[in-house]
Amino acid sequence: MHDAHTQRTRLLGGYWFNGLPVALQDALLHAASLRQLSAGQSLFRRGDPPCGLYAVLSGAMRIGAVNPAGKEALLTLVEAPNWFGEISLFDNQPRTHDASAEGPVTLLHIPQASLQRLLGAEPQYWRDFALLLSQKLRLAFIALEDMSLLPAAPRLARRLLQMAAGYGESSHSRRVLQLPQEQLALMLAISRQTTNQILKELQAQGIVQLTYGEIEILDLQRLQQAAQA
Amino acid sequence: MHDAHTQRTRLLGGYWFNGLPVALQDALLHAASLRQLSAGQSLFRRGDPPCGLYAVLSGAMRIGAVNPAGKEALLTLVEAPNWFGEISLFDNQPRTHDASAEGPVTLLHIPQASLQRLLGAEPQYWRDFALLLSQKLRLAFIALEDMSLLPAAPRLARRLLQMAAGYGESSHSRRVLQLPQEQLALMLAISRQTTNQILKELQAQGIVQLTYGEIEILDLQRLQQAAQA
DNA sequence: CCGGCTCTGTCAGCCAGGCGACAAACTCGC
DNA sequence: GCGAGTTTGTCGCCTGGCTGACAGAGCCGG
Repeated sequence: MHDAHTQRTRLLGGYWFNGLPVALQDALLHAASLRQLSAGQSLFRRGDPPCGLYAVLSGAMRIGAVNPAGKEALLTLVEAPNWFGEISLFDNQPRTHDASAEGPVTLLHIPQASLQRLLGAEPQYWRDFALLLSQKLRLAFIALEDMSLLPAAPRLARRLLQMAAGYGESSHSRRVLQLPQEQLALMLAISRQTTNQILKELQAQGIVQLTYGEIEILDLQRLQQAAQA
Repeated sequence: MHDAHTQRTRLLGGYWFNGLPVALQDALLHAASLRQLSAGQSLFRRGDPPCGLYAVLSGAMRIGAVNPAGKEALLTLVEAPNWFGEISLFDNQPRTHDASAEGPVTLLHIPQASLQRLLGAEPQYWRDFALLLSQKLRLAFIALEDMSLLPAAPRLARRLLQMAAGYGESSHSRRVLQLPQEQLALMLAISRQTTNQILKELQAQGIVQLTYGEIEILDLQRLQQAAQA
């Protein structure tokens, strides 16, 4: 199920891991251990000390934060074969977000100490890990700009497109997104009701198909159009 | 005015440059050339190919973007002694934002080719440059979360605090921020009118003092309070 | 010291989207 | 196949912040 070969195969589906030198891929897999989380289980919280790097092998991790008033901001859902937790690797500062399992999750964990050993021996790998940072930064910039410049509807459409494309990390585009509308709302910082209204509108135009707990993209082209205005 | 010694002194005022190995500081200064921009002049635009790394020696750079409809989002103003333009160094992808001079600006420019040569020879420096990325990513996450969770007033207060602290890069806190209210509005994605209303409110409480083109912080503590709720 | 430009201050009207409420549909464990 | 929990769908009311408009104040070049 989760033997080393399967792991590698799954991870190679992501551009980042796929683009690494084979020696680094080997070193990562060698240093890694499996970690299973049950639904809702917390992995780390904002402010926790660095504990290493993670990859999602199956399921999805919720990366977000809750403000003092209890209002939640969901930054993103990380699904296989993506990696997360890299900021603290570089600056040794505390975690920026809470990470918890959305449903049951299988993770690959590479402890901070192993990474430091590896990078001490092979400092050219810093660049490879920094590519993770640069990806995240580009995504964050896009999200910020969307928030500033776009009304709710096109912002939602753009997010659907991004998620379908695995946030640029995966070559194949998914047609069915498994997430309740409320999650989407939390990511876009709009209300669940407004999210539903926009999705219904897209469904009426034949662009998406809504079913319980999932959104199916029917017409990618027109979804891209809806993302423009 | 801008001899090598003055440059170094000014740059050492920023935590990032200050924390670099001296050899790297030397290498950067050696590879750098001065660049003067007149008010409003464009340095690069979104989509331009990588052209290297920049530091602001005097003046301020506007980092932002304009959407097709002509609406502008101002990501940040970069002032001395801060650095910018590092994403494209790592991934060799196009620029994410437009950069132009806010008033007359003196820049230090380290061309992409020099950086690549340097990093080819000393790959451990990748980590040092990646620290720039991690800083920016942390700031972007904070901005994203503020946008999601906070109403206009505390968001504005928080941004004032950040700017006064040089976005965490400078040890000394500035009391006077030289920027028109409209710029602040563009950074927070709120209207100029709302910005003015909030600032007036802060002034009425004796927290800030408003004058033509600038904002003076009178009471840091109460500004921090205003940033909470 | 005058004229044009930029910036601040303020108002009235409007509206996108938030919020609370509730019913219906779906899922799943027992 | 029952019942509890979750998710969707849809109201109506409310409001924070946007828009447009315009007056006054400060700045600067000629």
